[in-house]
Amino acid sequence: MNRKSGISPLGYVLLALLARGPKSGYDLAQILKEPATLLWKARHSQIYPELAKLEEAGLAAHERQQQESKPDRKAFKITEVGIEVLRDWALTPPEPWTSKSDLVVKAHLLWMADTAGFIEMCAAEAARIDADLAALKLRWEDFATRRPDDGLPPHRSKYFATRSIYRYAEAQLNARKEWLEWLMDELSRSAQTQSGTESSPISSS
Amino acid sequence: MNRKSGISPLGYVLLALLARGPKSGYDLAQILKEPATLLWKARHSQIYPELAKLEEAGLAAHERQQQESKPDRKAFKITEVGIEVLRDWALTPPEPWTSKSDLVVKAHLLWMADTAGFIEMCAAEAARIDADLAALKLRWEDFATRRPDDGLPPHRSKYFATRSIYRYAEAQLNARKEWLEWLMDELSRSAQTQSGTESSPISSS
DNA sequence: GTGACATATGTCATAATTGACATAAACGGA
DNA sequence: TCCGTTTATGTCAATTATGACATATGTCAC
Repeated sequence: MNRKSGISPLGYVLLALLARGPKSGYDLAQILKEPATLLWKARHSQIYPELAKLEEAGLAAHERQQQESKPDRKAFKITEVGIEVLRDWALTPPEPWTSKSDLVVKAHLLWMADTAGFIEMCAAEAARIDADLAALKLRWEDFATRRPDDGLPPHRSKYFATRSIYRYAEAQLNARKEWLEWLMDELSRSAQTQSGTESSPISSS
Repeated sequence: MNRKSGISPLGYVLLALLARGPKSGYDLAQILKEPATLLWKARHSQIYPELAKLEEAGLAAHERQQQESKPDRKAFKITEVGIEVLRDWALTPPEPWTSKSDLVVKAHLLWMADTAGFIEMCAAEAARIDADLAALKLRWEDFATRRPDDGLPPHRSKYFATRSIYRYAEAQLNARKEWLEWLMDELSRSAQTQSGTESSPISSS
């Protein structure tokens, strides 16, 4: 819980999603479940308590709904207060970007690692990024089908806002992949032509 | 603490740094203090306990050192076992990349935000990225001066490994910045030409 | 009918991280 | 001598996130 505002980072994520229309905890969990290259990642075990906090703070409210052929659900809506809080928060400076990728840590110690194995690991990661990019594209196409362009000008368009976060995810994944390709290229050329320099890096078994 | 290995993510970061030479908790805290666009970010309050755990696990060991004109320090070294553990870990698949940038969350709700204010926030963020990129360049130049190219082939070179993580940070920052520029461009054109459509951006669904 | 599966909501212990509090040695300047 | 700064090491409460456990409704196939 952010001391200044009393709202946790996830709280804002949930509000941002609720601002587009009512959703249950289960709905939100589906949206935020991994692989969440997009927006945020959270488990239902974090979402349900957070919704309760938002409700207690008067930023969201729920209504029990009966459904056909499904169990009851709690439909959460953002309140007027919640909307105001969100609109204010949108203009506050974002947190500085900080990398916490263990891939980078592995790169930092590449000098002492088994080179062939390292390149293999990188290749597998590059392949996964390809899969992620493909999945992202499918997910976008699915969204664009279910919620076609609203025709509003970009600065008022939910369609455009969603498109923008897809572009962000794509850009980040592509940057990561291009870096991996550069790295693999450098390493394979190095290991190939200079293999004589393989100063025994202590067998790791 | 990762259940499988008994070593936390930060544990590996510390080991990777210690693998390059002995360091104190203070040294490590300096390296990992924000703004850590590079490698990892951690506070000393997390580092000291983590070093104790690594030592207890037999992956690192310390020696008390007296210094002239400075308080005593604990110089930590990685052990042989620690090196083995690191070398194995280097080849394991990296964690999937997950975005947790609140900037993306803000973009998701841009449709309901004050457009001028939003663009201003983006411009400030772009400026900060420029500053981060400049700081990163300086930091690299400083490193390259203190630790010039070791002349080893890339796959055995600490110099190259360090260069690679700088490239990664640069690539990520540039991708973020280019995305911001695209976004600002779209929004300013939209708000300019379509300002008549300023439908009170309050009603959600 | 029972077993698997998707829907739906929750708790809890533990891990990871932050921010505040706390102490101390050594230096330099006011 | 006192004060601020850098170096140095630590603890602790609170926040954020994960992974496991727990339960219930409704559908559909076997």
